[in-house]
Amino acid sequence: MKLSSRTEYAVRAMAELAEMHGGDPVPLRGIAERQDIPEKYLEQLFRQLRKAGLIRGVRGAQGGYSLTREPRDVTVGDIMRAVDGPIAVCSCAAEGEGDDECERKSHCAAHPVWARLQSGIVSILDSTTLYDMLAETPAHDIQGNRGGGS
Amino acid sequence: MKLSSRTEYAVRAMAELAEMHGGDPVPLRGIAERQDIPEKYLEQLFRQLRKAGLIRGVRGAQGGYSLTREPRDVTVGDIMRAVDGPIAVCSCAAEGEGDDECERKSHCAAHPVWARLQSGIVSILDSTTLYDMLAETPAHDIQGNRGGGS
DNA sequence: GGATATCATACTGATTCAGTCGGAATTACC
DNA sequence: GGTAATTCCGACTGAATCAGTATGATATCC
Repeated sequence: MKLSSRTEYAVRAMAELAEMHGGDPVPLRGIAERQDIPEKYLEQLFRQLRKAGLIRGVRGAQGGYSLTREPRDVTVGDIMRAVDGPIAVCSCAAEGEGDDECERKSHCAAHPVWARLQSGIVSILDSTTLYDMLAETPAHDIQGNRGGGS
Repeated sequence: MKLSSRTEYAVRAMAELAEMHGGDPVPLRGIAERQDIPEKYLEQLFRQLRKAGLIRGVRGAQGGYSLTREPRDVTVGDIMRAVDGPIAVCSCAAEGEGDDECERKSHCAAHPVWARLQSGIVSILDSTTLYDMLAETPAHDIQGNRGGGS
């Protein structure tokens, strides 16, 4: 029941990209330094985020990374799935399909609990966007993204 | 974000003890066989459950394990904490105390999400009891619970 | 006393995880 | 065109955690 460091790092880094959204691409090195994440490791994560279509990389000098979508359209669940694969509290209650392994044991008393846990987790992760994250972080009143929440 | 096998095993085994609650102590071996759990491994888990005060062991022939409390007074969270320690999605959002490590980084955009996730998980785990588990398992209209048996 | 159990500790093998290395390809700027 | 900046890529490694085993001691019923 613990988050991987991949997820922790990726979410923090994505939050920073969201902050800078709309401006120039942000070089990975700076993100790694500010967030205190090993640079090469973050590079690996960014590759996965890119393959998942969440970010775009611009090569060469003055290059860097930027979001492909609006911060309000990227959820924490999206990020987690990109770097850690499908969310699954156990093989019995994976998202996607094919829980054939446990289906036959339909008399398993634990199954309903895990299913409830799984859907609770997924619903929290999928209902929080990068925009939400920035909005609830006090230290950030970002230029550009104001507008009236409430 | 995955359950340990300790938790999966322990919860299944405890559900079986709950089923037999009120009768004779149940030997570990039978539980292990019926639930398809390595016996010696389960023994290890039962020791932790015992130290946590959730079950009682009766030694010797005709011995076995039984619940110390009513099934309605034992939650899945209790079981999980007994075998896996405190529930914590990350060091920033552990239950108990001392999150000094991340407290200084109070500008961390991810923190509120993890806190929400943590409390969502805990609330599901702590609101489901063994009694609930049996009640929602269709295949069980248990015969064992009316005393006589043998 | 012997069979049946729980109780206790220590060990091991495998898998996963976090992080690293070395280098190739691309682009801005001079 | 050269150089520095920067993304892109695959493979590798060391460490930690996890799942499961081995061995034996202690208690209790018959």
